[in-house]
Amino acid sequence: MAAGNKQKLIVVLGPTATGKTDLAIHLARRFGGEIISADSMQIYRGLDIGTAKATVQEQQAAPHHLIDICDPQQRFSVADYLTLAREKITEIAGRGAVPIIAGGTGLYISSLIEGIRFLDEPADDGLRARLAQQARELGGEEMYRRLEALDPQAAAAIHPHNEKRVLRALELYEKTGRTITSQREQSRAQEAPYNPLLLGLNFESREQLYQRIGLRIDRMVEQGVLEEARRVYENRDGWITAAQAIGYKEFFPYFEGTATLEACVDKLKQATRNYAKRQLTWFRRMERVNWCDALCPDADELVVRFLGE
RNA sequence: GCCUCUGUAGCUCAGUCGGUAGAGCAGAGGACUGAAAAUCCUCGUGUCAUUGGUUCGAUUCCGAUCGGAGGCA
Repeated sequence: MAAGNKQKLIVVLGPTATGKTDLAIHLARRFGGEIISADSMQIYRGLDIGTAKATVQEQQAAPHHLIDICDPQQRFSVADYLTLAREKITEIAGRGAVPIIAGGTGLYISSLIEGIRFLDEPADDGLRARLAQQARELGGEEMYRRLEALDPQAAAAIHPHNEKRVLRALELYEKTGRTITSQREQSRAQEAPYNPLLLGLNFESREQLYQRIGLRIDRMVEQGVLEEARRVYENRDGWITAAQAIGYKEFFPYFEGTATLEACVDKLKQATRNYAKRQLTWFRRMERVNWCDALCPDADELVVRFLGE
């Protein structure tokens, strides 16, 4: 069986505030693992409290990777993530340790375990801006019509209102001459490259999850997210990705004097709940996830069996 | 105490010139290939405060009652 030869990975996934960090550290210590973060915001230095990054002490408790690898003004994409994560996996395995992927960014995790291979073709800010400008001038419908003419299959799959996706498809075509449909086909691996054990964390009821989120955010406020948020606010034009992170942009109205701090905190809790729900939608459709209740008492046993196979 | 306004979906409110009602937000479900903590899609029956009256028919008009807001004293 081919799976037997593949590199084993432990993957800890789930919506925000379910204890992924704790479980990953526990498993790393118990099984001699090293943690590779799968989080699109924790890669940035200086975004600590709002992204619920593992603390310095936690990071000392077990090796962590792909955290604090970019400055907030740098751009970073799934493609970059895959390159780095693959390198790290090889590195860690070379040391005889178990790679533990832990995070909440579904796109990163799925792409990694499915073995998606992107073209070596970095994103082009100028082109992207130009297309956005065209969209403003000509309207979204016109851009969608262009996509329909170019790549009917992609157009059928992308909703006309989803301008970001429409523009991305057009961008790819202009840059590489390749439709997004053909790029999808060619990027997909014939065979999954790894042998992952997927541990999905969640609470039994939505209510519990939402309560946890509320508590976590109250703690973030106590720990001083506001100062982090102010820094993001002041740099919002250059820190493109950071400025859209949940945990910062919700405070912008407070800094502008158009909302009370309390209202912003409530808004932040709500945005986090909405996000957790979207994460669940992503993770629920993944196959072979071992869902466990937040503390995941079965995790150890599952891992023992998995590593012994 | 008197006067005016107000009581419609979990919240904020629209509306019905009398034929039992609809938006935004929340909530639920879903999508997702280079910004993904982003972006986008689908889903709305609720004693229209209560109670009498007028009417073929009232959430809509009239009265009373009970809430809420403001004004005058």
